[in-house]
Amino acid sequence: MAKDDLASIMKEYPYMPLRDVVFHTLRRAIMQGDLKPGERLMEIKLASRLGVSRTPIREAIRMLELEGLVTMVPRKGAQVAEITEKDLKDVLEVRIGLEELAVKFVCQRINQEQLDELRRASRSFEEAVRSEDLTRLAEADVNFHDLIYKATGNERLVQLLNNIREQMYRYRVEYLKDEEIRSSLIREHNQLWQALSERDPEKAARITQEHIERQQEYILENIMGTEKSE
Amino acid sequence: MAKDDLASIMKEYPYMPLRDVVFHTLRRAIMQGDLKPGERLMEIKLASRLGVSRTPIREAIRMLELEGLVTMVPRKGAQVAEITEKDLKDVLEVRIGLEELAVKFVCQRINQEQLDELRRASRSFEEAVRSEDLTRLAEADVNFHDLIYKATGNERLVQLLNNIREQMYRYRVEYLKDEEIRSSLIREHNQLWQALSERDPEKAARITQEHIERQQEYILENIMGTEKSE
DNA sequence: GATAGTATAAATGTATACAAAGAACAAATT
DNA sequence: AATTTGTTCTTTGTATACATTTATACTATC
Repeated sequence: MAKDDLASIMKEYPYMPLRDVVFHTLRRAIMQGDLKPGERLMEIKLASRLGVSRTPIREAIRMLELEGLVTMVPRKGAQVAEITEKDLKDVLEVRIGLEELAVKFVCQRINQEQLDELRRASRSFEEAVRSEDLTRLAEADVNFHDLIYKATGNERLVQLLNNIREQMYRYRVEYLKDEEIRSSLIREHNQLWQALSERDPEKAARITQEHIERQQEYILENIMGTEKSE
Repeated sequence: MAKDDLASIMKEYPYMPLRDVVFHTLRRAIMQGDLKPGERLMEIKLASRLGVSRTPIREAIRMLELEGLVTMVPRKGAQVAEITEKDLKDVLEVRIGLEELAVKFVCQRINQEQLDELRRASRSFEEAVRSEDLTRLAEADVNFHDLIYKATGNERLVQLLNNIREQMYRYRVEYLKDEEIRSSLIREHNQLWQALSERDPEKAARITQEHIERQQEYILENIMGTEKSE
């Protein structure tokens, strides 16, 4: 990572304050594992690296702090938050609760147009799986879930779910590399669409719960264990 | 509000960075309505008012921004977030979901010691109601719910619930002034304790839901309507 | 050789200085 | 009289300077 990332973001959003550019850049670096848990975020180094002053760096760190992605040690500065197994478990418990709440609302509120759109999103996810393009796959997955979130009609819920999902990014890339996972994802998306179109909240909740629990198991087995040995 | 608030906070936590002191000060001011929705937060004014430089003010604003308490207008700065009826509805929907999730976990995980402590908290709430001391009353209410949150054993859930509850502060003070409300709160706390000690998640969830819905109705009728006329 | 103390370096916390953009107001022209 | 343009003032966005604290390394002494 270098100035390229920052410059490209600034080109896309020319009026975005530097703090937001830095914020997104650092967040992405943490999500992707370029900045590893426990690593210190030293303001001067980051500032010279990104070609800005300390001020926007500091403001970005304040935002990352509130998102829980970095932890502050008094008079020692910021470091990338460690993720313990307990953390992951806690987050996923909350996530299951919120996702179940979401599908409940969706069953009450979704209209035909939104259902159709969701169906199309599910189809392009299938295509993305066949294309073997991991970036496209991740995007299609995000798109599918975004549509569901929007259909809840609750902006606050959408915000919370997006936040949690972003935190899961730290693992998802690895997760989607697994062949078997990908095909089961197709199945689950279809089942979920089915349940939503039948407006059956119990069924949708069950599918959602299984979906997330499967992710949890996979992450615990395949990723959490190996992380510490790096 | 003046330097007094800030100074007293700094006395209690001498090693807290100014940004956090400012953050808590501003947040409280917003919650209590000293800073009204739509009001601009001008850095220089706040800085001179609180006796600090712009830097900690700006960092505090970044945190308030992420909490949704202030909104940023590009090149115009921060202003206190407006709260619409839809916002309130959305937040409370999420809150009901999270609180129900919380009591579910509590029913699974609470131990006898925690139950006893909760009982004591419920008793001091009753005393606080009799004492007619609104500050004490609010504290006792917070304490009661804090104990419940802790018993979930899920730190992330606690964090989210505390955040939402803090946002409700903007209304709670008014809410607790109502005589009838106070006595029904005692009843609800007792019922909730009963349900938790019986480890009956359905019952606990029902009580919780009614509890919050009653708050919602009250707020919508008595506060939201009058706010705009000020 | 080990330990303690001091000095130096580096990082954060805070304040201030500088630049640029936007708003408000006044003056001039149509 | 209205509109437009120019100037000034305010405010944010960014950079840098200063202060304080902590870590580290080196030296001297036991």
